[in-house]
Amino acid sequence: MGEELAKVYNPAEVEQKWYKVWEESGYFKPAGQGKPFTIVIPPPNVTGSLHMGHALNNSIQDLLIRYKRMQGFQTLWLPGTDHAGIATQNVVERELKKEGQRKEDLGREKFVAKVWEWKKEYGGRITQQLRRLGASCDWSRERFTMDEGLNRAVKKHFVQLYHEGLIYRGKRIINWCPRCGTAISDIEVGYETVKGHLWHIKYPVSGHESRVAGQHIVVATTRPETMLGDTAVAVNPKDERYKHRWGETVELPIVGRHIPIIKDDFVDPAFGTGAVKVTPAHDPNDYEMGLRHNLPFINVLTPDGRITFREFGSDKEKQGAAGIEGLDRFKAREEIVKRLEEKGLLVKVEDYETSIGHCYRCKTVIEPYLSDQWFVKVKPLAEKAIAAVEAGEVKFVPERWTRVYLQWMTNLRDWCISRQLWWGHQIPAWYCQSQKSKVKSQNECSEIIVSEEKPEKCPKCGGTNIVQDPDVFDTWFSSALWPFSTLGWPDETEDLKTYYPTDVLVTSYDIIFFWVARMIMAGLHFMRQAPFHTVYFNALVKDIHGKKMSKSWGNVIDPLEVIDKAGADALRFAFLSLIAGQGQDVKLSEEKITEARNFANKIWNASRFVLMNVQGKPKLELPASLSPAEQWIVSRLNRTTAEISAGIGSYEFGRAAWELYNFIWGDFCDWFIELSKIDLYGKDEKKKQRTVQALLFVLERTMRLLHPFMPFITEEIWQKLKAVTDGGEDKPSIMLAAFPAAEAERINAGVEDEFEYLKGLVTALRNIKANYGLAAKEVAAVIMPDKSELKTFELFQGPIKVLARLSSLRVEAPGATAPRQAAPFAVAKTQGYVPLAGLVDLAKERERLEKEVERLTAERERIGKLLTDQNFIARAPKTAVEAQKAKLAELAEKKKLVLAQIKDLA
RNA sequence: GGGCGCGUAGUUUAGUGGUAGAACGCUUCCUUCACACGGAAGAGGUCAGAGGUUCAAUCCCUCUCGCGCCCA
Repeated sequence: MGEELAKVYNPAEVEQKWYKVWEESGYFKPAGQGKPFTIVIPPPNVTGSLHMGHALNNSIQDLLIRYKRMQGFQTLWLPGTDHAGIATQNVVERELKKEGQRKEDLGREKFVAKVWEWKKEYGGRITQQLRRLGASCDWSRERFTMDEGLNRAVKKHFVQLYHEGLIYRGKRIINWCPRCGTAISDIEVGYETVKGHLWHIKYPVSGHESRVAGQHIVVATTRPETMLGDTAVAVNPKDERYKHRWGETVELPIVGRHIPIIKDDFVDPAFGTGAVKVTPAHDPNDYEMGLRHNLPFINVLTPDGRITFREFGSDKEKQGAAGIEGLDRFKAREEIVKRLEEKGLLVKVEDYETSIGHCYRCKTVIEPYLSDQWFVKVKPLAEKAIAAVEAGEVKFVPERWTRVYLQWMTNLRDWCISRQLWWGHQIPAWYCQSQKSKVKSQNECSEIIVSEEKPEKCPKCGGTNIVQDPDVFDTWFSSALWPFSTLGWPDETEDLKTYYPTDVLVTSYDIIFFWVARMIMAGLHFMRQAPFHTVYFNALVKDIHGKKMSKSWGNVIDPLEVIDKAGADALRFAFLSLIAGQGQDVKLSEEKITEARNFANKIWNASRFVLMNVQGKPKLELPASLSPAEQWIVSRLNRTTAEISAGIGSYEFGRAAWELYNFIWGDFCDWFIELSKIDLYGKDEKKKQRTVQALLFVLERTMRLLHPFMPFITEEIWQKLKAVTDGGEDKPSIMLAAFPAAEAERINAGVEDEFEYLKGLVTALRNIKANYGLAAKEVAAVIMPDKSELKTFELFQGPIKVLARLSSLRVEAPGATAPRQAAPFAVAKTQGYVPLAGLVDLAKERERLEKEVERLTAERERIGKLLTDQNFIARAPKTAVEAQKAKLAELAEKKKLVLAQIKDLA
């Protein structure tokens, strides 16, 4: 007697056990002499915890890695985490705030130390969670973007690009987040349409201040508070309305600054009044105008978004605006509008919708802000990255992302890489502050030295008063190097030689610009090869109605809770089976997870059944001669195998998952196991043994096919199978066993067709029984196989009787007339009936048959019409016409049969 | 404003130029010795709408409507 297994599968126990064994045995490390296959993980934020996006993303990577590993590749899945500058700094700042402290209270050094402490304590959380998911990463190679080695890589990245002229420092308008206190790049700004106002403000023409009516120019603005920094008013040179104002100046209300009226093509005469205020330090377009017209740049905001008069030209201006300095920018807006109104300078206020940029991290309204920053000249890098994708060196799956990528890459602006944060890679740029002469503050050398190490003295003046740039890099500037910095670059390590370029990048499409594009640029530039040949964009995980999962919606499903309740295998399978065609969003729900859990339980019980029936130690191989049912299941197994490989190969994971589901549940459990019971519960010991062997063989292979999808349950079952069988591959774990290859010669369409005939007959009989409430009873049936189907019928005669639960099955020659009061059926050319006399309500049967006649008649009419249509006969392909004719004949035959039966019922 | 994706049974979806399959849910029957996280059977779709191409359109083309996303 075989081993006793629990009736319900308990994933928690099994999953913990096997992960530990795998990791401790070193199975995740690359092994063997096979061709390398490498994936680098998209590094999650070190302070993060596993959400559904990670779970999906890593399920896919693990599927690919396990699949390739089983195929004999030397697989490396390289894990790690990202220091995520702003996000991590925010987290720790929030913690400090709870203690009533700000980071400034600690100072930079102590604060950074605190973040490292935080990292030490919580940084391992997400990697532990990935283990729960079953991720077969090589943890011995785990990296962190702020590791010593990766830090060296980032420095080299910067220094080399600088010396190649691809990095520069300059005063530019950048996007400033007043809450985060740092510059952010263009793509870190999210635009949202916001309802605001358009204020029309009178700017009096100089010399006419409030004396002559009408001597003013009206400007329209959505941001009145920035007027403090206005240095001109602009009109379009083609706008005749303002011709008489050319060359004049106006007096800026409140401030009292005199500013020129300038002509610039940029001004849209249709916007507002056609005259606009120009604030070069606080608007990108005004900045450009400022450059064109040589205007002063007056910054009126502090880094935390308050008004400052620091750059005002005179005390008079400060006095004019007294009381506004120090106000928050939105308060200042109210105050200024109020003062304008009091002065009678506010003409009107219109409702106005504008698109306003928000910080993608904290949703704060960003400020265009003039400041000194470091930039990457991306154009030369982008050109190479475009060429590589156009040449097919990097392929995107789904393909449509190619266009998105190319479109973005061709319109790139320079990338601002400096961040005014404390947490991150400090920029290796040094400023000489040595005095050239004794005259203080005038003769500072101010040489910029870019070098990986701190220079001992200034190469220009020889001074030693050198300080490092306090800023750090944009996190993406370091993660752009991830595919090779993690392998040891800039050193020429063995790993780098072996595993670069990597193979597939699996990531979600929302970071195509942030990360994917930049990795391609960096890889091509520094390694001269794209970092991967394929990028698979996984979908985003949504709730069942396609809504984003978010805490405020209350529709978040926590992957760890799911793993606790249903098992990692269930979660993984739910995801993988839900991946539809072309990267549509994955819509997840509790029901889908339950479904996957039920599937795991089904697998468990099928295995339990097989194991229960094992006696002795059978060989793990197919019996020498196969019954028709065995030939069928082996054919289906091989067909499924081919489909799975095809599905994974083309990144159609959902398709592959459903093939497995249908094979296991639909073919193996519903039919093959049911059929096997005939022999297993029979008297013939030989047959019994053979059947067990077939069951074991198919189940063992199926476990290997399923392993990349559901690693834990397959390992558990596989180990049990190995324990009770003899032979097969000698491997300590299923994850090291071979992924089955489809054997084309075992796929037999003829056998599968024959089996469909069996299923057809059984279903037809069950159908009749269920329709008359006889499902639970054994009934007698008569079958009249057509000559052409007689042989097949005989193969399955016994099984039909068992599977349809018949008390007797009589065979008659075709054409024999059925008795009155019988339910007929037809499968292919075979006809038959179940005598109903005395068993059921005959009126009900007649009703059903009449409905059937109706349907057949309608169908016949449709095809009949089609076949008399000269256009169809003449133009449709012959095969189509023939097919319709055959269909018509079949329908006619069926209708005749049904009509006869109705007569019989009378 | 520009671009992309999607609208197929109650829900989530597969799919093909010859009027549609699945899963879940639902209904009925069944605790028979793998599994009630189960088995058997069944109902349920004018394939968003309107035009066009075609002998034939859910599928190809155009437009409209609706939903979602990205960019400016």
